[in-house]
Amino acid sequence: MSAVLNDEGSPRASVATRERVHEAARSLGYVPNGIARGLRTRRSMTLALISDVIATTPYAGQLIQGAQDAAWRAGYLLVLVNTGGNTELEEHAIRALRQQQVDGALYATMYHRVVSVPQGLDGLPVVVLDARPQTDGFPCVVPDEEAGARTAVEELAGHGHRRIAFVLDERDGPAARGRLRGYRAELARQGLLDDPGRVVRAASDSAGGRRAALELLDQAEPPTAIFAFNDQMAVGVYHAASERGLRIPEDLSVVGFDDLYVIGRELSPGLTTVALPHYAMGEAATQLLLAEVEGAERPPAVARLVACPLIRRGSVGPARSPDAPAHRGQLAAGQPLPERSHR
Amino acid sequence: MSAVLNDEGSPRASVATRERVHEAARSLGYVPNGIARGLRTRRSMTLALISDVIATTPYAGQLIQGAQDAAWRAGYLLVLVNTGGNTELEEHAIRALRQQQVDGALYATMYHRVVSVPQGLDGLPVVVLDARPQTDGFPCVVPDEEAGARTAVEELAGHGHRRIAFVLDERDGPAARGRLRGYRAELARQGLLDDPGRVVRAASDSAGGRRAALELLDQAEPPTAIFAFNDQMAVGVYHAASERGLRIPEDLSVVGFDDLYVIGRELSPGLTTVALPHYAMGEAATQLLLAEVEGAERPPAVARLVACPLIRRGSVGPARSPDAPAHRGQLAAGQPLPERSHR
DNA sequence: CTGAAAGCGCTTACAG
DNA sequence: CTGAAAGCGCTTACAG
Repeated sequence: MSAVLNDEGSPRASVATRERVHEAARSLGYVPNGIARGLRTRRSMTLALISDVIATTPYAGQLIQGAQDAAWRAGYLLVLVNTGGNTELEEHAIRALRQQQVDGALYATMYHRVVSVPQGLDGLPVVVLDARPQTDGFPCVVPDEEAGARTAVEELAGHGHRRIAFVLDERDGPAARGRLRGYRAELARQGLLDDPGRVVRAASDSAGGRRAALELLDQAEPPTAIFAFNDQMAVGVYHAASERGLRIPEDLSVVGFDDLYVIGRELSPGLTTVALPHYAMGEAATQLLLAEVEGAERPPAVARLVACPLIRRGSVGPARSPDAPAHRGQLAAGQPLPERSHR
Repeated sequence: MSAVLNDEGSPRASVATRERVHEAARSLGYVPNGIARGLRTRRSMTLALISDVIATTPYAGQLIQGAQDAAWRAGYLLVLVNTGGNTELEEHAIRALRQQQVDGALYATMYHRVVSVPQGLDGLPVVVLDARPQTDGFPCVVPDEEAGARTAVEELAGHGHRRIAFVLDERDGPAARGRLRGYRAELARQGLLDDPGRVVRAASDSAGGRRAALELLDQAEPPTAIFAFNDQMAVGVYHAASERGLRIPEDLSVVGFDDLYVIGRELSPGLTTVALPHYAMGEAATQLLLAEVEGAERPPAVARLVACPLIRRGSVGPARSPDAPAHRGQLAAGQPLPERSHR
């Protein structure tokens, strides 16, 4: 029976018998009891996704979906656990998870940062997702922030822009660092001047984006394109542009980051942005985890970078040709810049 | 041992012994094996949340979080399953779920509509979430659309508005119906005229909302307040108002529905809206499900309505006082209304 | 190759 | 009251 239903390689029964067994199983509505099987095989066929916050992040869905799809394909169920950042809750949840014998865990955060993997997970296969582990020893899957930022700047430079500013989250972290690094690297590759005055830090919401953009637009030599740290800051750039009477993309080009649901499409014109690959990250992390769960050996504890694709909508246009040379002439002549008006 | 660790009522061991047993368990890192326990007790302590779409809906998070928190509190784990609307996938998933002996299932959709509960769930405790079951026999938890719409109209009427229009999803469904019913009921309660010309149907996105609002604003006697079927349509109402040179809330008041993450706060002024109580619904449905799982009897197969609270932001202002009496005088005198200009 | 028995780690009904 | 045994439904190593 068991041999037939589990479809073992060498046939222990004739084709006819197999057919009859299957038929009987079907008519009786027989479904093998996974709990009993799990007790014997010491495998629950269950993976956990442990995360800090899910409720407030609009892209949580993609991350979960990617993980779930990959788990399913391998015949595993995905258990969801949200700690809300509460350590006590987290410990409690991890105990429950281990009691239920989950085969492995994804330890995820909802934005790219550094985390310490809880001790309760010791001995269990773990992959860190959308975060960097504080201590070594765990493989992790993160967005390729640097390459993503390069893509953004490349898109802008490709449209002829030479004064490309960057409006950056004032908080430090892997995302801010990586995107700044990418911005600088691509500026250099394009042979463009990396003026520190064109990098403005602010709170990572639309108010911060607006403030930073106003500061840039009021400079003597304002940028013709702004790369925003994220889509919410890009919304602020739109506001600032409208306040200064600048049209997007005719007078100012804008590229965001994240590809936040709703924002990109509701803005007018639509926001060109670099997408955070949440689905792909969830999927990749789960595949890594399954390799460890099913395979004998642990995967190396390295960071797997996932590409961030550019989503073209309507916020990037060609740079105005006439003004650039004039201003650059000024700079080259070493003339003093007029004092900037900050407000 | 077992008796001590499970803290049975009547003490089978002395306090000292109990202490020693617990101590030993702790030092050995002993965690009871939930799988073995489940095999014996025929309870996996696992609940499933089966849903059509999660990835693209921004409020999925709240629904999941509410369900998860309630499950946790009772010591249950929540397994997530997303079918993406694919029936074949759904059947496969349900088989896997039953094989893993889940104790009950939440069958959810990401917006309020009518669903048929799959046969594979027969015999398992099921609660339908954010949807109405096509066939009777299942309890369900849904937002109180009608009361929510009444709240919106009441807020507008409370600010003195007497010409309150409704911009409605052209697709039929429990949400559209309930909100329309609530709109009419509250209009009646406030003693306001229910002019059919003030209900305009359109696609439920910002483009549809804009089109519908323009139609209303171009009427001979335009509304001073618009209640929008959802927040995305409300965004369209903002666009339309701006195109006609109307300020919100000075010249036009707007109330939305859903309380979509991002939208309400990014708009300027902030959108006053009726919130869909996703967290509360997830929680309520799970509690209902647990009552059935743990209790002997099935809960009655009735619909549990969850209240939709009003979120006040800045889009509702007082109605302009002068014009209202004049117009009402006109109507009261029974004079013919000037023909409306539709486009 | 095949069938019967042991055992996964618990809980529970039962004999002492 | 308490300890030892049976059994949950599978898989797997083993004797025939």
